[in-house]
Amino acid sequence: MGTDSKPTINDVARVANVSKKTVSRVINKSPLLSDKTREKVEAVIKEIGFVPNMQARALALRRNFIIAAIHDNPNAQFLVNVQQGILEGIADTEFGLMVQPVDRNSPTIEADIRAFLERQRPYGVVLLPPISERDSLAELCREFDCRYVRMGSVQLDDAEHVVSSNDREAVRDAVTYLIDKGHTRIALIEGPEGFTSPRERRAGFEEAMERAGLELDESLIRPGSYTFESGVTAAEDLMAKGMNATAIFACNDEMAIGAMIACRRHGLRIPEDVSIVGFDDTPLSSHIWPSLTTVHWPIKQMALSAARKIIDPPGSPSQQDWLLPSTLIERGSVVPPT
Amino acid sequence: MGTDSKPTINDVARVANVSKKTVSRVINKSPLLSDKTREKVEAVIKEIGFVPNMQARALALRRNFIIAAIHDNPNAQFLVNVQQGILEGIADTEFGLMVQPVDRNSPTIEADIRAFLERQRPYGVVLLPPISERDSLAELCREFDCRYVRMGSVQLDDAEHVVSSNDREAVRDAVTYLIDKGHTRIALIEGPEGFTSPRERRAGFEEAMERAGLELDESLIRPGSYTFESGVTAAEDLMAKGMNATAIFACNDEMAIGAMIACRRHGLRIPEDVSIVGFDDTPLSSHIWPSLTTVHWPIKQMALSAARKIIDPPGSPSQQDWLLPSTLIERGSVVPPT
DNA sequence: GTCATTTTTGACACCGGTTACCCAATTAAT
DNA sequence: ATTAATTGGGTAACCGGTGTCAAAAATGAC
Repeated sequence: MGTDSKPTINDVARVANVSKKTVSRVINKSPLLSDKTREKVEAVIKEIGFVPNMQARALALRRNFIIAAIHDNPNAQFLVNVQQGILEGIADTEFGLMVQPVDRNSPTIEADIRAFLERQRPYGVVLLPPISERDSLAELCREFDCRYVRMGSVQLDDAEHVVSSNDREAVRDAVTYLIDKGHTRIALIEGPEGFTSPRERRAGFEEAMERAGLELDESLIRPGSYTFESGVTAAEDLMAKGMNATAIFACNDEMAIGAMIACRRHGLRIPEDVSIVGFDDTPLSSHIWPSLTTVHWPIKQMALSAARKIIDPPGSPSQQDWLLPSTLIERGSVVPPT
Repeated sequence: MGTDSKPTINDVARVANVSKKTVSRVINKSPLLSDKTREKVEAVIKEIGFVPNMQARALALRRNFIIAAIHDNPNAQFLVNVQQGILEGIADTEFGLMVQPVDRNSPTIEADIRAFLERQRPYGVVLLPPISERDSLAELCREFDCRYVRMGSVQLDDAEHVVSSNDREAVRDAVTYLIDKGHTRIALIEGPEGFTSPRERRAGFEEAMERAGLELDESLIRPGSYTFESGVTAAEDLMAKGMNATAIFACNDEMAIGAMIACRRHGLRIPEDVSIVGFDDTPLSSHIWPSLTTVHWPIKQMALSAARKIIDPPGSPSQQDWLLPSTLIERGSVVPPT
């Protein structure tokens, strides 16, 4: 090995005694190519250790071999789960993962994303909730004809561009589980207004109550913002009003844990006095004591599925399944009411 | 606006009536150019909305305008903090952020990273701890002459390639703080063996004790692995042996919180019976009750600084400062012993 | 064996920038 | 006035792939 800079497609072509276009066909697995030539070229590629230059391909194809995750979501665990999912989806491919946060409230958000797409020209983007709900971003992706998948809690678009979980059904199951345990007065701590996922989760709550023939008690419903503090506040507010609920369903784990801590601070034992169910299945939910009964939210699988939708050719089976199940995880924070 | 595809450098050159090379000089801020020409070209660029094509530049320059964060660290909060820091560092530049996890234990780790660098040709990489301690990765970066910065807890390399925090000093301060409060029997929950940061933190603990003239009591030192569970285990083990410590210093917040929960489960009140100090200043540490007195670890600033080192030209002032201070955050988990 | 048809392959321009090198016009020095 | 040094800017090749389209080769029908 001398002063060899990386071999190029030209080197392969010369050694294999074919045109560079033929080599190009080989590395792109083009079907219109005789097996004999293909094998010959592949042998040379292996022999001289040729690796196609992504930058050149990117220039010619006008797109990078990169998938971008665009988010405005500050939750670390969520973000990392999504990243892991995408990375799993692109493992053993030549794709890489880029991360691009945006500011939901910025007036220049469209321009910012436009600049990003124009500069990096990702092969595809995964839009994370809640920003995924904005149609303008999907529109932007189409404009740059960049593939995209929106992660969300309901179908926002056609199956090819969406992956979501059945939150409503999962919450219905979870609340029904509480009801089956004997709870009838169940408090609800909601998520932030204006987004799909909290809306769906609330809908699931209502459906469960209705199916069980239980009346919705508005005095047991409190707003929340998916933060630990809002869970504390909501629970404290409930208790200040003389809460007579025997169970609390919080629309995410952080709030559930906040509620748990608040209850305990007020002398209520968990789960003996109050049962609690959360949503998300964050690592923390199994660390605390008692461990939190919660709904597992399949973010990682959703992200994986999103990545596959982007890299698989249109029409692949991966383009079809867009709904992943959220499932109840029974742990230690629920017992029948005493 | 008709069927205008994106304007290229050629369009600018034609409209401005100069050569494309001159336009190239303008966008690269070359000094050998008259102000008159520069202004003329800049006006045209603005007028027709020209944005240089990154893929073309990447091909010509043999490197992408991307900074990659390479990590083998599973902690979500840490990862996201680093990402935020880097993103802040590259804000208002044309750079993007890529994420590349690696498996510390994989025998092919070098080959994997080599493949990554070869494919994506990032402009620079930020090596996150603990994988940043491996010299072979830095070597790999040099081989691909890709800029790199290693994040760590001590100086591993020259200032240009390192950014770290003074963990040892910070722990010394924190433990001295406990001592000043009147604690003399202080337990230590260590981090995993074989890495720099736990070693430094332990060293800080020892220095503080020594300076205060207190003898190191090995029976109050427990191993840990930076996980919540290991904190629980360590504290339980201490209590099982009839712990007589009035304070615990845990080498990270997760273990500190684990210890806190374990203590409470054994009927010890925090902070009345046992004071606890952690390290990291994770969001959780201010959410729990009592809030955790801890050492703020400036990860985000370290990451920001790393990003600047990579994009700033060699010799910039940003290449010089490589040490960021970790500082004690006083909250509610420490009181004088009773 | 000839001709039409299909399959393989190659020549060449192009993607949109950069670098190396050269020439012309000024300015400074002799 | 002549030469040398400096500055401003252009030409053409190149980075390493891909698309188009036509030529060459293989196949099949008669």
